[in-house]
Amino acid sequence: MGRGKIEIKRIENSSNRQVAYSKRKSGILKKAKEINVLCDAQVSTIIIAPSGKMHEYISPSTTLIDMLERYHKASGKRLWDAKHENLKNEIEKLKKENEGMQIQLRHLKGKDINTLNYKKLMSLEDVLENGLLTVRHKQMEVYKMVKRNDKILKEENRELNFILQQQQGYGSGRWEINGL
Amino acid sequence: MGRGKIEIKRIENSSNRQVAYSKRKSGILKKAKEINVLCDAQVSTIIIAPSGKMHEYISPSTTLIDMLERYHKASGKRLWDAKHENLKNEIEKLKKENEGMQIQLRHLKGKDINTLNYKKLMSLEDVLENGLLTVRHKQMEVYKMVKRNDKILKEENRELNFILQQQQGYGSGRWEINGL
DNA sequence: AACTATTTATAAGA
DNA sequence: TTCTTATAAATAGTT
Repeated sequence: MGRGKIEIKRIENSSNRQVAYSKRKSGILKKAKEINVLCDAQVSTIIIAPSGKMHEYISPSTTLIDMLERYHKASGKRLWDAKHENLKNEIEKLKKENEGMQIQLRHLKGKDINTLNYKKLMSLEDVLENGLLTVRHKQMEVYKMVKRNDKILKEENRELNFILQQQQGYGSGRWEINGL
Repeated sequence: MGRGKIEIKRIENSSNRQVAYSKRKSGILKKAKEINVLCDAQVSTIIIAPSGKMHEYISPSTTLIDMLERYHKASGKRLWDAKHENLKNEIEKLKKENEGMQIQLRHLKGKDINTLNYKKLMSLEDVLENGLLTVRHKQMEVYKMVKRNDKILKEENRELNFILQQQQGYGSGRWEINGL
């Protein structure tokens, strides 16, 4: 698309090549921006001149990292080294653990139990009964402790009142308990 | 460059957008190939449609990894480490979620509840009671269904026996139920 | 998926 | 490089 038609093969004249590069580079980057805006497409374009100078366009709503992630998923080509692979494996493992626990929790809360068979319902009941017993036992313990504390405090209070009344007889305004 | 001029803004009509995407995508990929051949430039272009489908062009004399290497050198942006960081953050997040759920599960099973205050013990009891009720309700449902099935089978059985006894009177050795 | 009227990109020239 | 401009190429709207 110019004054003359050109064949698509290396431009031998170095300065022509340079000029063509500069023009076409901006053309491509412009087109990349356009398709992003017009069509909601995510684009990453990196152009490197023979001189080594780089130009890029990455759609604003994404990152190069994200693009590469998608590239990896779509092409199956591994871009990352073993370290990254390991990290991803760990993430997968954690996600699975997570899911398992979420299911357990839901079951314990009585949700999503329609698919469970009788045996599983029984063992679930067992677990819940056990939990409930233990929790109630602990509640009782706490209650008793509170009550005992309450009793001790009340006794102490009574004693203090008694001592205070006695001290008031001396008018010193100062009173001691246990040597303090 | 078409029948009419268009503004560079999102094409609202979905099928028009789709068509424009397809046309412009091939346009960009063609341009990428051309600048590579004409000007010895290295190009990597990744285009992702909103649908998630990916198209790419990587200059034949290079690789995406190589491009990223150059990108890293030229821009100073450390893709590698950034990716690494992201993964680590995700792992941390998952681990925390995991831990939280583990604690919840242990509590529901009546373990590690020594540190809980009375209010928390009460709400724990609530959850367990609810779960237990729901599970027992489901058990009852299953039990009733089994019993109902049992009853139906028994009746069918009785009927079959009755028919069999009648048939044996004819000595045919063949008996029919519902025309089969 | 083709067609084609127009717009856009760009090769060559200055 | 940058501008200009003639022309090739891309593509928007249509069939």
